[in-house]
Amino acid sequence: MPEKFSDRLKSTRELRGLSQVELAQKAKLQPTAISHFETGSRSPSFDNLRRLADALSVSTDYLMGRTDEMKLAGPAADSLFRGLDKLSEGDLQALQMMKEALLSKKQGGEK
Amino acid sequence: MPEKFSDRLKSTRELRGLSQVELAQKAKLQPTAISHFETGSRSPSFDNLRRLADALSVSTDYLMGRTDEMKLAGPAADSLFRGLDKLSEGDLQALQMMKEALLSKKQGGEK
DNA sequence: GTAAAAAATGACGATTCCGTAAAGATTAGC
DNA sequence: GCTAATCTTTACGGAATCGTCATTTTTTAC
Repeated sequence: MPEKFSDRLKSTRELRGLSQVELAQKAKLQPTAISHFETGSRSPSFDNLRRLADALSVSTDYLMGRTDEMKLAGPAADSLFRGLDKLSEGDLQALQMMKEALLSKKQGGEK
Repeated sequence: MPEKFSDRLKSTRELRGLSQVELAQKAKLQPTAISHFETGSRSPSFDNLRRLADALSVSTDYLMGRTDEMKLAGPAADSLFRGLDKLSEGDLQALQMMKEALLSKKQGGEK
């Protein structure tokens, strides 16, 4: 279980299936910067920390190692959940089943 | 309801009943720095952001103004949450699309 | 109003991050 | 092997934060 920022950034990026270049594009940063962060040779500025958290849809607290809970956070999570309260019980269950199907597909390989 | 970092820092500090000097002592940084942060003339570095959050016992996400988006009520929504953070970008988009399909089916219109 | 506390402002050298670029090292697939 | 993609490392000038300090403004209490 990673706890340093550099480790959290790398593991989260890989969890999302992104290369450093792809994450850089998504966060509007330089690929070089991503590498510096993941090797620990630099710490992100205020703005860039937010960009990373937004691009990866995680909390800044998780990225910084202040918490072990990796809850989905940020704009992407917000858009995913917006309007959910307007769905019926059955529709929520349908979404739930699809989520679990995607999860099992993801975890089928190892663990 | 404050949303900029400078406002969140000031309101949280006052909520704790601390002066800038007292917060500076608690966070082990300069009173000048606190003032700069609260007036917006500086943004905190990675280390100092963590010190502020620790000293005030709040999340960095709250201090940065990125925590308001994520609230969703209800037990069904809660179980839907679980494990979502382990999904890839593409899977999240798939879920997103399905949710929107269900929503539009339900209410026909949008918004 | 006066005095004290609190906060804001400005400047300084030092340190660090920034984006950009080039080159080297590692990994993965063929 | 070989190639290509991926990641790492280094260097550079520019910009921002750093801690420290002095000064000024604002607020608070008497």
